[in-house]
Amino acid sequence: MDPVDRPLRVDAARNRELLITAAEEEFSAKGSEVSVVDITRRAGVAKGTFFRHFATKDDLIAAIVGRHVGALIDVAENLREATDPGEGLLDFLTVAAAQRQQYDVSFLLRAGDDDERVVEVRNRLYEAIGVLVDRARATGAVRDDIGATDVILLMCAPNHVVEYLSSPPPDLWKRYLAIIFDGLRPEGAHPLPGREPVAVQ
Amino acid sequence: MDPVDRPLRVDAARNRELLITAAEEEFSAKGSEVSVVDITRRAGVAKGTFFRHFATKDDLIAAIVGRHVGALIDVAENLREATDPGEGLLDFLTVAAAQRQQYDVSFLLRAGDDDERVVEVRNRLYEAIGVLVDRARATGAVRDDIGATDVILLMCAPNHVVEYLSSPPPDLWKRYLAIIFDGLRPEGAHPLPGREPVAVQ
Amino acid sequence: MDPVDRPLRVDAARNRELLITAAEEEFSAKGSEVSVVDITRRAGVAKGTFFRHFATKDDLIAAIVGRHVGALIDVAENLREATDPGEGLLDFLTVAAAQRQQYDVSFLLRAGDDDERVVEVRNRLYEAIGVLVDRARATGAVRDDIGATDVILLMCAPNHVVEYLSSPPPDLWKRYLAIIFDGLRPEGAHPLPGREPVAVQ
Amino acid sequence: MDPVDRPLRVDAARNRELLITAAEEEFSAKGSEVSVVDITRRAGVAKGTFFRHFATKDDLIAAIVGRHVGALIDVAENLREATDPGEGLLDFLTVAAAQRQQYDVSFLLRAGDDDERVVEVRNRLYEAIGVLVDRARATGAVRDDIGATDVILLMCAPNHVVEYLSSPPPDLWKRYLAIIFDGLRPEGAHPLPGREPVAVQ
DNA sequence: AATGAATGAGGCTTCATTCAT
DNA sequence: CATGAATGAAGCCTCATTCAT
Repeated sequence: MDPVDRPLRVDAARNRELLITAAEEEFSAKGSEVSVVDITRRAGVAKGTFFRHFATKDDLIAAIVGRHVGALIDVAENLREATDPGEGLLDFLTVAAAQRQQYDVSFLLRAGDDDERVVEVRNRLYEAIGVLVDRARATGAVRDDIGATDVILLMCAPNHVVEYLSSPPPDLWKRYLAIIFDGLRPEGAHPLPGREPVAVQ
Repeated sequence: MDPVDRPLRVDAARNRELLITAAEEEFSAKGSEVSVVDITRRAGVAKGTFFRHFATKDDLIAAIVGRHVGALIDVAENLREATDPGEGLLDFLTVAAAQRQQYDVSFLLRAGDDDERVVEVRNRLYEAIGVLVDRARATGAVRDDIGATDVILLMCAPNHVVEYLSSPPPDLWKRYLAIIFDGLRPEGAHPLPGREPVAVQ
Repeated sequence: MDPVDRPLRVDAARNRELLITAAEEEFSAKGSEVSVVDITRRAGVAKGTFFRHFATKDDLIAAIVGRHVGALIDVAENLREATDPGEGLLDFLTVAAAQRQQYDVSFLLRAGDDDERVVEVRNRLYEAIGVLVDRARATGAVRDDIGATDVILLMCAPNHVVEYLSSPPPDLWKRYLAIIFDGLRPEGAHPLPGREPVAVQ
Repeated sequence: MDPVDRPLRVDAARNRELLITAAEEEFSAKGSEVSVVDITRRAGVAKGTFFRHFATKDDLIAAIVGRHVGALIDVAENLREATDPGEGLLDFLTVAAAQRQQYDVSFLLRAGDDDERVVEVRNRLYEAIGVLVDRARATGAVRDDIGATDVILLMCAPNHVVEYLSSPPPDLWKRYLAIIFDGLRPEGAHPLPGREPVAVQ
């Protein structure tokens, strides 16, 4: 009578979807100063419904982060076998930035550090990126003094950087991704100070 | 008897300093979600004292931004005549990042968009950076498809990037500044998409 | 499913009533220096509840004024056809004073000058009073050098006047209404200086 | 060495005067919502000075009330021997209203109920008015069912009444004083309900 | 299960009053 | 004595969260 994992919830998992989407839109439009009501209003549901789906506002954020990271994992895993590993890594970074440009929730990335599921999915992403970086480095597409963690940290910079403009052209991030990626190439590389940090978080 | 501009107030400008410092520390530690009480508690003064010194929380932020930007202007202007313009630009970016590493208030840079004094001082900074970039480009130290605005936007990235780590090694930003600066060099530069955006703000 | 104007909210319009009543009592007891907490405490609800019902303290005041003025309009309109117009006007003033004696919020009348609905309802009251005054003057029940605005201004005096006593007998206002109304009669009238002011507000 | 009552304070009783005047002007201009800084700013002294002269904001108010009441006493006593007692009473009411029109502090009248000196001076005023009323009634200038307390209560009405207009013509109060005084005359007087209340406060 | 009303902690700001200079 | 900085209670309002309907 009490289905082990979770019963198929009626069609009302639809609300969960509505809420997440609404939240992404709101965060993307207004930055971090978004209230629960803002979200429910956009989702067209009542406040109570919000808390039926997410025990906490932070839980919603964790869900968003989880979903975004999940999407990135898919991208990274699909590029694992790319014929040109350098191209593959660049593709990954491009898709990653494009995705985050749509709904800018990068400022949320540091959130959810204490959510177990977020941590887990994040680790899986880091592994997947590690594969891409290793292959790219092996073929000489990127300099050999950088590692997966470096790429992970730099990954959000293109989106972040354009936010200093009040209304940035929608594709501006491509410009800064190009510059940063050029910095990752072996040509004209100057030796790096310090060493690659260990893992994220 | 009626000092023209404003007399130097007693030694109780000490409190102003305490408040600014406390605010920098708090912002640096907790990000933008810092309350006035947080600040006064750390400064060790009463709430009312805060508002004697800053009519508004936003005024405090404007003061902090103004002071930081001011410091950057000094740095940039001192490097205007650097014998090696490429080195001069890199020095500027290094000092800028080092300064901001102490108290990271870069996210405040977007604040104060409506504070006249902040806007003015910001413009002066942008001009000063423009000089450095132009000279560096003229000597071939940086690629010729980038401009001052590009540099301005990328300037905060090294600091920002390391913040994804919960306790980053104190000098890690140098690593990412090096990578990004390598991306600005002409060697191995791939053509950039789009065009340099117009001014900031 | 989507009630056009606004559905009658549950029985929790009871709280709205509680709040308005509490506010009237507080204002009546303490004058204009009444805080939101004072009101909620008397109403027995939490602070948040106040703001669920009234976006602003001023909104509450507008609601109170609106309701009182509305009640006065009803009275005035019911007396429009009074067989004895002089009696009708006196009745109006009597009912008006009696009503305000219960909760003296006359000082609130100046409030809400910027609330559109208050202004509108106030204008309707003034028109209704105008009718009563015109009829009374036509029959010689009141002197012919006074007008509606005069009556409107004098209307609150009986209540106001008794407030200089710390605990006035409950019917004392009747005494001063009588005196003032005698002053409005043609018998023994001395010519008035100045002219009737134009409209209120 | 410690002069019995109070030594002649240097020329610095001047500040006391400055403060009272400034306060009257501020109250008159802005109503009851006047802060201590508002007053000191207009007086051109520092906040500390305020509290050297008045232990409390309420003390200042008591002082203002006391001074105004004192002025009224003078007027009343000067009219005690008026040849035409009816004219005398009307003169008193006229001067009283004119005086309060200059600095409208009538709303302060209820203040100072607990200040001993205010109470005392107020009682003296009431006695003086009593004399005027008694004489006027004796000569038939005013109806014989009213007394001093009635007049005292009605005294402020002309000023108060015009305040419902946002910017009343400066002499409008004369109009309402005329009406009210007509109500006090014997001609056309209708019997009054209730009885004259006992003393004020 | 959905709704939206109620709650109360917490945020910014004002202001009377005290106190060091 | 005067000054003006410091204090902290209190005011209005927001918002995440709980709960009755």
